Amino acid sequence: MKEMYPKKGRVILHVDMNSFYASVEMAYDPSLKGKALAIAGNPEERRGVVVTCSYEARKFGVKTTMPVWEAKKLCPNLIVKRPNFERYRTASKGMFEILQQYSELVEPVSIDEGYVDITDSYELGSPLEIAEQIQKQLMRELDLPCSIGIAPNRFLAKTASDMKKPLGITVLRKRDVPKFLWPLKVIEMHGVGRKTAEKLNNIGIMTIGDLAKANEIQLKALLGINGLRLKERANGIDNRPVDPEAAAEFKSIGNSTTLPRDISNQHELLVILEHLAEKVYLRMKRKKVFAAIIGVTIRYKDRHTITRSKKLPYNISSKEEIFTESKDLFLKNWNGDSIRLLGVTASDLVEKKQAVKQLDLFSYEKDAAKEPLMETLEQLRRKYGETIIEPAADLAQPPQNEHNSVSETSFSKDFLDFFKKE
DNA sequence: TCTGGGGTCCTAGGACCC
DNA sequence: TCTGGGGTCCTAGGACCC
Repeated sequence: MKEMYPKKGRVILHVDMNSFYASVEMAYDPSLKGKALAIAGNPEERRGVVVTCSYEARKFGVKTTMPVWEAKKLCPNLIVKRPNFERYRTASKGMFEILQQYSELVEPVSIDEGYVDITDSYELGSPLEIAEQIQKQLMRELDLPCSIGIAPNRFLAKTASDMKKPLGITVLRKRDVPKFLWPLKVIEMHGVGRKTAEKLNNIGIMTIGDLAKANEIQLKALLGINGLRLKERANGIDNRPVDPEAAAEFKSIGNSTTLPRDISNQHELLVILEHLAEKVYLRMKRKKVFAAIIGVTIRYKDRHTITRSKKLPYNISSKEEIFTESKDLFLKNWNGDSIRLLGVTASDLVEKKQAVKQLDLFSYEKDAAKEPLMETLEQLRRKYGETIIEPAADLAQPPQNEHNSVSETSFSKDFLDFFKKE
């Protein structure tokens, strides 16, 4: 069903919203326009770091992840607002709806950026004209600025959208790579962080051009297969397709929190852990998934962080089970020191319907009569309690309509879920 | 006055199996 | 007489991104 994309002749856009949260706030309250604005967590607590800031604030040196007190020192007139995620999700939804008017192949990568494969959208105009239309439409209808990269693949499109901000449109062809990419330092490359840049620098690879010509055996030894991938990208090669369904599947659901102060009191910690377990439970319930792996994260006072997880012999979804398992992991692995951050994560997720179907098919294998099916339902109810809501008729249906229903209807629903974080 | 919260992917070692 | 070679699963941690 899924065809491979041709390796030549693709046209990919990367649409990157400019200082998204700040821009949404400005669209919502135009009196903020032109002012130094930062979106940050609670400025009274230590979690108060800048999440996004306007370009006016950036002129003063304000940056993402900077503590609010430091940002205010650099920019005394800085306006600091708490994030309003509901507002951002709504704006994001509007943004992707606009992108979908230009192609069916839209892949969201985060709340504020996505790829659009416009290879087959030639009747709408040239790639540059399409990018201009999208940028204008986002501005006109949502009052939100973006930068767009146009390229034959994802990596180059992503790189291109970064080149002109705000409100830029940049075309990056493969033949432009030696001139525009190779002189840049490796750290500038998407996929190369501080650690990888250090490792590369240590063996004399300083620029993207050096990386493009590097010895593959040496790269593989240094960075594993990621090293080979990075070399390909440095040469402007990237065959990953734009996959509209990639964002629809969640691999894990986790909640974590930096505590208002470092805490070593077990009772207090367990209360917080229970609260986190409940948040995870609510999100799992909303997405209708079971989990087979539960994990906890503990960050100590000195920022040393451990993660401990456990694969369960069955799928769970109730609040009690999630809390019991995380509590167990926590008590077994906590060394008693003061804790700065706690987290609970559920992974190895299975859609509830699928979990039910699998058991259902299993019961059919043994005996097609009704009795085993009812037993299976009973087993499920015992195991999952109130979470089983599918009527028996639904269970008995073979999964024949899946191919038709996956594409459109379930996409927009999952799509919304994608941004329903909180 | 140090550094949030949400994720994904990869690696590496040990257990276990054939 | 002292030790093959694959493969998968599980767990912990690292790196990176927005």
